[in-house]
Amino acid sequence: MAHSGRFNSMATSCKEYDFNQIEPHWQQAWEQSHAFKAANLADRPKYYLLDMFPYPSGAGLHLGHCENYAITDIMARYKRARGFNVLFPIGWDAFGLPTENYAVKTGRHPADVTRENIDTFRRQLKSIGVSYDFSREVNTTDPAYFRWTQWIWLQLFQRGLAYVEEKPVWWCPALGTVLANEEVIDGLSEVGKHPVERRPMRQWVLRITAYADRLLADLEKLDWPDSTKRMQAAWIGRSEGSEVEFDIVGLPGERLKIFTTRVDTIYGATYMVVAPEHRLVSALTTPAQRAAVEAYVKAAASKSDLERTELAKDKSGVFTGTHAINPATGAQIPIWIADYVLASYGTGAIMAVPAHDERDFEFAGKFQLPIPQVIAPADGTPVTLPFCDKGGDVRLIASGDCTGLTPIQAKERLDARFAAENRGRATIQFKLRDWLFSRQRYWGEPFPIVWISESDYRAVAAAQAGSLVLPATPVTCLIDGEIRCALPLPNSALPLQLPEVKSYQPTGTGESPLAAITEWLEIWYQPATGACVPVSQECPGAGWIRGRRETNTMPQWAGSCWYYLRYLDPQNADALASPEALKYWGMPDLYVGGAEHAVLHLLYARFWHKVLFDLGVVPTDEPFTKLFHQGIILGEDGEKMSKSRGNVANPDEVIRAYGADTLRLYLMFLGPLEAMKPWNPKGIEGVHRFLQKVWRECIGEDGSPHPKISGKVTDAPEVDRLLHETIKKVGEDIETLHYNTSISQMMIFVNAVQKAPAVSRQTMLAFLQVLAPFAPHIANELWSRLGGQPDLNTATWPVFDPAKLVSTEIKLVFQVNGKHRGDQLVPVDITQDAALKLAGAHERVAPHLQGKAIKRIIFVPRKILNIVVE
RNA sequence: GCCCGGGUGGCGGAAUUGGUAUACGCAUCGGACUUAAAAUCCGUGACCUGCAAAGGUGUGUGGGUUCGAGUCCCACCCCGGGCACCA
Repeated sequence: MAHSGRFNSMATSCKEYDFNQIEPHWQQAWEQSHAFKAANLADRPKYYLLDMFPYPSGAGLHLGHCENYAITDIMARYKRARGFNVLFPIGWDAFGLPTENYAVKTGRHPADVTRENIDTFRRQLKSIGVSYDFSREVNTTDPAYFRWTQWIWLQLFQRGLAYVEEKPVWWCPALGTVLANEEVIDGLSEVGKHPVERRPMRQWVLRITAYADRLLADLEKLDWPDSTKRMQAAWIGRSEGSEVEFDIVGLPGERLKIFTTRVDTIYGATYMVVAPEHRLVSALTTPAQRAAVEAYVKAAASKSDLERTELAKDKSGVFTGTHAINPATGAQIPIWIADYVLASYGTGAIMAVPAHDERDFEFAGKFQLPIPQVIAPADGTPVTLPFCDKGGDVRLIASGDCTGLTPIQAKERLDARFAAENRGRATIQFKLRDWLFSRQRYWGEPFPIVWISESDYRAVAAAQAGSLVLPATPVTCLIDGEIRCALPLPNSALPLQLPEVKSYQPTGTGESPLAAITEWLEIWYQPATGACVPVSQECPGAGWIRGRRETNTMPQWAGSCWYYLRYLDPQNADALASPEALKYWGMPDLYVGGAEHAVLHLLYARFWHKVLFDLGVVPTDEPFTKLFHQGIILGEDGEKMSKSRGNVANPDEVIRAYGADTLRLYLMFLGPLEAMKPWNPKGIEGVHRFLQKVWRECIGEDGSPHPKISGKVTDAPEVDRLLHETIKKVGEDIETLHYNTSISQMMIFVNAVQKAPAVSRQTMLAFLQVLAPFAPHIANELWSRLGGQPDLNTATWPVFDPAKLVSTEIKLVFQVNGKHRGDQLVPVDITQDAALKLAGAHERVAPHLQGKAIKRIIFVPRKILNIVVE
């Protein structure tokens, strides 16, 4: 708070609690005094607090945002009072589809739309009184920002973590555009409800699977909600098993490789299945079966994922006509094609063990394939098939020389045997797929890549050795039937900016609108400098080569994968952040955002971060060590807020009617922060009344400090004790994110103050400090009017006195046979005998003891005395 | 189907290691102030029996452990979230 000293923090002069006057007044005061500017590299301990990156949509701020930002703002203000140098930044994840779609519709430039949306968002944010350091704002669409997004992407590219592949994407013929997964609902476009289809297109893919093991193992280090860690673990989906290659009858050079987690059941494998997309489908198909196989493969290809998974409960398949040899039994077993085997997992082929797998059992039943049992309970209990044991005490049966072994023993023996035969090994599979990292859109970061011919690439690679890092294996693709190689731009040529375009209309071919901008697209290119001129002009000379820019753009995830690093040093032109800033600030101490990002954003960002760690750019191998998910605010009806339901509460209206302090306080009072909570517009009256009451206790009718507040008063013991309890409870509750109960405690305190005839100024000021993180405007106003020093934003958090919390008397509960029969104030250190005597004399307790023999006495000091009779 | 999270008054919710269930707030009803209203303040506030004092029953359902269970154990029901032919 280096700049806050000079501002004259005068209060307003209103007599009533006029929040419409008070709140803008203080918001302006904080802005002018730069009250929340984080100091770079200060001596104080740092605290880095981060909200999930907002997308500045045209719809503006909703209550969910307010909840999120109130949680972190309260923590930020509290940590500042605790003496931390707090970094509490905000910025804009501003590339993305809604803005582009809006721009297409209105014919306006997405950059203009984005700027307006950000202005609205920022103004709304300020109106709820958040203490962000706005001097560190970042914006993903700013070339000074995405220069580093492109730089990081180049590091991935150069390390061989980015490649190009033809991958199916959603294509909508009616809209003439490619759609994102979330724009496709039940096989129809979200906009216009047109049918969509799968169409293969050239895509950039990031090799996140190379980090699968570390992404899974390092979850253990993170202080995250367990449910989120479990979700990521399930998404990564590590699975230990075996690979086995089966010989194929009539195809001597080929083997069919499968993955199984239960190699011990191989004696029960009576057929095999390959996915319709498997590379050997054609080779395996006999002439007699060809027509049937081709029809099946074609049908499978035209099915959407939805049809193949959720809708396809029935098993389907077709026999190839070819057999494989089960390496355990030597038996010939048929090879089928069926779409219940996924091409994208494992090897795209399985050995089917129908007796011990539900899916295989169903399939075998439908096509009358044998179902021999090879696993049985150790105690010989008969079982019905399919018998899918999950680690019970079982043994192999009818399994040759493995008969009698446990599955674990059998796996070891079979893995070793197949390894010796050079046909198998123990192995690990992941569900995690590589990350499709391109969009056929305009409003995203361009890839800093130029596609050039193979011969040019070889020449550049030779000439630039050392200065331009190329991936170990060139990334290539086919453009107009020719092989092209991906050449990265030199760092000096970053950022690669988006060209100005007249129209954002889709091209109609599925390619990005960038593909239509020939001047930008087709260039003469100088590899050493990254300089270019349109190919319509003459080639500038030697060393210039013909190139074509990449027309895909990056997905919205790109900018949000590393923004938390840019806040540390947002203006740095030489690096994404300086090593000093990275060292001082480190990673966020607390990251707050919705659970809807549990997998994608949080996994992608971890991946990029680990790559940056491996490069030595960042000092830690995990970005977000402590994570908290706020719950969703539901509509009044308990349903998710949505325009179509008409149950949306608008924060602007709430602020107008009650003020930002009331809104903040009420959102926090609603219930546990992590819980889903319905919005109840009636309940807000309660917290508003609380703030009114605070005002009335501090300010008299004429607007000057209330006469009951004085520097000379000695507080009533009750008020004094409650103050210290409140300081203690609120501090603890903020640290543990249990804000709702700290508000209850503050209400209890104010109720006590109200009953006291007089209260000391020191007590009232200490309370205002405790209230300040939650309701900063009214707290600043009252602090200032009561003459609090120094400025409230620089005052240190009040200290509670533990001595004031221990009372000499406590209420001891008397129970007879475990039932509450009475209680009495007693000295804290009362003995059992003395307590028993009191209980015996207690008018409510005594009748229950009358004429009964005491069997047992349980005495818990300071809590209960339980007398067990008869 | 599998994996999580959760069921407490009319409502949102509170309750260290098992130790007074319903704090705080909303709504309700009654009272004070007022010509009246608003605002404010005081009180009421689970169910059954009872004039009362008091007693009994109560934290989704049914069992169990314990002197004592919202809290621990077993079985089940309902709601919410995630994953879903991953071999």
